[in-house]
Amino acid sequence: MTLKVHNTLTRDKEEFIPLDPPKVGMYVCGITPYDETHLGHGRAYVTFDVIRRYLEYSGFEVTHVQNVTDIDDKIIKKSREFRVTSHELAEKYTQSYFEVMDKLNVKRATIYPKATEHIEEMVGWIDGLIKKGFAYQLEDGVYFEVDKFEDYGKLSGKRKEDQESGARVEVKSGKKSPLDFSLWKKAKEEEPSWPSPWGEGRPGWHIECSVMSTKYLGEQFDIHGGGLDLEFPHHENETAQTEAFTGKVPWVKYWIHNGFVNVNRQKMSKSLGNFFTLKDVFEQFDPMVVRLFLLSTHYRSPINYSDVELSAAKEAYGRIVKFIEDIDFRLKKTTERASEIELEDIEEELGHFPDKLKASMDDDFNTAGAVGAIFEAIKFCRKTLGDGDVERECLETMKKTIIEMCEVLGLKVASRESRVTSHEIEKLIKEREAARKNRDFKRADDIRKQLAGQMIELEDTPHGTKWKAQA
RNA sequence: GGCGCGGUACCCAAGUGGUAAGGGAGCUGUCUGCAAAACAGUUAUGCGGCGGUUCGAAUCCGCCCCGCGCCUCCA
Repeated sequence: MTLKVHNTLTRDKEEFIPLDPPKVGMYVCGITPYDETHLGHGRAYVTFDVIRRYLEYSGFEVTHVQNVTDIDDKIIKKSREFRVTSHELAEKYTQSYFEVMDKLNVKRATIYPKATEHIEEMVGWIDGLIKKGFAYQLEDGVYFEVDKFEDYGKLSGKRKEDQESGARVEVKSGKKSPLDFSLWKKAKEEEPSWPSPWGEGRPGWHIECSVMSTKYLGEQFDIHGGGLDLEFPHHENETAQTEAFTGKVPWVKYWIHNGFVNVNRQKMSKSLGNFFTLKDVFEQFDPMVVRLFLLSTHYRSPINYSDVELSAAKEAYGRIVKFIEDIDFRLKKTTERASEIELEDIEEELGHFPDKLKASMDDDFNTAGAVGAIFEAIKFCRKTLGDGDVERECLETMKKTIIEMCEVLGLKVASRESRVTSHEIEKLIKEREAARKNRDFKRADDIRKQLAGQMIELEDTPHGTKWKAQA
């Protein structure tokens, strides 16, 4: 089985062959920390987290670099509002980002380089670009001259000529072409700034990614990713300035872009103001429910946020968790090695499901298909369990199989905890079991009600009474 | 104006030439002191519409309708 990846550059699914196997260099465009992390960010970083996890699962050694744009116009504006330094503001929201990403079980990148810590290298690049004739200076800063770079537009498929007559192209006097973009911005009054040959200022947005990605991954590397909205102009501009500077083509072998989160069929975005922060979403839904929700649609398709869909994900996730809880319960109760059904009877069939998961993931990280495989596996196990007494090894293998499948997708399936001590509950359950034996159903139901008041649900099974905290 | 993505059941969503995964919701049944869970059956002779290619199409081609995105900061 070979891994296939959709490459934005070629607009085609290609076999994934890294430049220097088994090493894989992956750069993901990170956040600009000026506000709380929202669901759209969640989708992007869960997408690349799954990609990274699957690459590692497939035997690759991934170096994952993700930048932090800790200086830009929005940060400056907001830090003034809050009367803090831009550094303090960026720090605050960067920490907040890590908090919610940890909850989503997004693995930490290998390194999170910050723009402000690479200013000198960026100045070096800009200087080089001017010397090579790809950039020019105006009174307010330095610009990249798009017309000097022949391949401009190859990533996004946009032709320079088409853009210039378009309705939404920036109008700014002085630039040789409306598409020329800023490499260095001279500081206005009281803006944070760094020294440069072109005066005090700060770097343009795109240059940091070129500089930091190549610094940590080399002048050419395997994967560069980000949200679909970054494809143009951000990634197009990065490509232009990087290939112009290094002369090495292609800079990036595989470009991967994730689709948006929509609300009412419209893109969730800061400018539309229709975004949900992850912190707020977590008030209502468990982070793993959110993760499952995000994984149930292919990463390149739009996904619609709604309570109905999150609730469906909550039920679905509950099914996985309950399966593991039920297995744990049976394991506790299974003392002898009853062997109506033995491991060897089911091993082959059970193995089919992880294979299906791999096949889905190999096909451009089809997480929706992979999730389907998990549920099919659970259904198979449930059915098998219903057919008779099962060997301990069977139960253990089933549990292991499901948990491993979930782990590939970064889904944690921890049992639900209770606020009440289990000792108290077990005591009441024993009392209730005795009452049921004596057909004192009044007492039995009273105990059920009493525990329900403490958010404890009871479930009578052929193997005894099971309890769980209500979700 | 240019470029691109998508339309699969009541809802969400895989499937890109071989006869419609999975989840949610509903209904029916089995089981059960009750409750729940679980399992089984069920809800698309059909995948936006109309043509075409093919032994065979949700999948390929053409036209049309509808929704969305990028071209401005954005994951």
